[in-house]
Amino acid sequence: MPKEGFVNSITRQSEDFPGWYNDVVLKGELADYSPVRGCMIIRPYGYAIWESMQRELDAYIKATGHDNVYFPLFVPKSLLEKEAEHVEGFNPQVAWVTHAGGKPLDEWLAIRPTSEAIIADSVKDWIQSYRDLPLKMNIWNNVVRWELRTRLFLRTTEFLWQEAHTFHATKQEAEEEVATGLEGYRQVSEEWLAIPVIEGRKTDSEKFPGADFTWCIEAMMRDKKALQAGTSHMLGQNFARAADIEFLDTDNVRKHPFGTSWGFSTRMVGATIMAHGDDSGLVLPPNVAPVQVVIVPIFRKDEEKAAVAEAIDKFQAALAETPEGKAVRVKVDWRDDSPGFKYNHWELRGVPFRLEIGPRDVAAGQGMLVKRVDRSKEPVPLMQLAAELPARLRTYQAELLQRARDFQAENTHKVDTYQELKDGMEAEGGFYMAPWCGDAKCEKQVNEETGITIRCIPFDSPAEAGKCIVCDGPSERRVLFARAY
RNA sequence: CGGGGUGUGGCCUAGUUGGUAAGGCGCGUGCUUUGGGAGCACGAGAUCGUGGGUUCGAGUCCCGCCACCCCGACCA
Repeated sequence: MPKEGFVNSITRQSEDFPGWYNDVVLKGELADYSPVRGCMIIRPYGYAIWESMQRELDAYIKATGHDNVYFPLFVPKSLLEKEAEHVEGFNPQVAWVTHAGGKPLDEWLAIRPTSEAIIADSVKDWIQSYRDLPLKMNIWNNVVRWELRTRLFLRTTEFLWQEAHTFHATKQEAEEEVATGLEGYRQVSEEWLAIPVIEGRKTDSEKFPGADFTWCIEAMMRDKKALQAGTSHMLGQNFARAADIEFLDTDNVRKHPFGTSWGFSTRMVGATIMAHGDDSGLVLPPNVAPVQVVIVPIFRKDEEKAAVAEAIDKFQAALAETPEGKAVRVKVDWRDDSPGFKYNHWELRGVPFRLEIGPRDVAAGQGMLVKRVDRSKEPVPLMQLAAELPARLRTYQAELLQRARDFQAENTHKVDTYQELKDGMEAEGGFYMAPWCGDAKCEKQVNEETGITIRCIPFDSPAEAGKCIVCDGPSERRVLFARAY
């Protein structure tokens, strides 16, 4: 437990969740504030976590047939304005370049809030025939959205993400692509970040400006609030029409292709923090942890130090004997600090396993293995551990996912009336599955009166005749209500 | 943009009726240490968020601005 008044002590999660979050991000050295309002500096440890999920998602994107590309940061005003709903939706958040080279520009340039507009315009010459389709591209880039209120990783003025943009000959193929994008996000969230998600469709009022519909994954944080973890949009022919993209189909008729776009951002670093962390700091899933095992040597005299060093060397050599073992990210902390200091240091940073090796362990040919998530300690023979470590990391990863699933399940409730929703949210927060008629007016009323939003219409919500909690109108299925980030 | 709060070495804080900035942590060097945030000694480090104003004199009083945090509206 952190000592009272210790300089690096962090706010308790239960006392002040946002305060806890900030402490973890700043003191865990994931990110820092920047001289620019609302923007963040991602530090090495935080960036390593981003790179890990980025690599994983990039592999999925490539495996599903998308090529990485790059389009400009600047979007001419006229292009951004072509799709009416799109402009209207994004205008309040766009940063404009109005001057350059010491002179006012003839045409303002938007700093991309997203790239649909410039991509649609750019590809119109590439798509002539059905033979040019599908066109499946992906960009890793930064975008800027002028946010009123920012939070490190969760919502920053500039953020890093990936945007996939695809064009298809048929509506059906585009719809399948929307599912492909969402599935990638589900896989990375659940299998890589150990964050269980609820897949569903956004209500019309929550969909992407310019899309026909938006699919999303929603995740529960440890304060029981929801976080939108990724979105996949069916753009229909909206942008193709606006940009005049046409192709000649097999039936010799000129048609607009169907588009999709999907994005996944640095917000997911924040999701990982908030989905697993505890009062001691981060709890990272092994797959994303920049350091998976930290070895803390313990010794008094030089002879002891030498013996401990030898045991560590042998352990690492044994670990490196298999390809799987070699891939384990191990760090030996030889710094000239006390063991207790190092324990706290690495716990704050969420390292899954700590291996303490001292003179007593060397004598017994073992090490003391401590699991970050529950602080359980277990003496393990070092040679055995070298063989088992990859499997233990997999088990840890699976346990973390299960723990998050259990937490989500425990805090998800079925309610049938508006009053139950309000009372439940007031009393304990969480996710609420409740009947809704589908009318935006009812959705808006709940939001205005309580701040609760419909996160999505979950795909696995079974057909169930019911009465809308607001208007008593007929409801076909329950939808997910929650407070959200 | 509205409501609330905070700004003093890297971090946490003290600073009296206004008198020229103090302590702890951290940092550097040396020695002693090391199984849950080690000890001693010496040392470096501050235009008190910022711009004005009042005053002989401002960290302190007054006004403006900025940044950050919390709550709300906008949103990945």
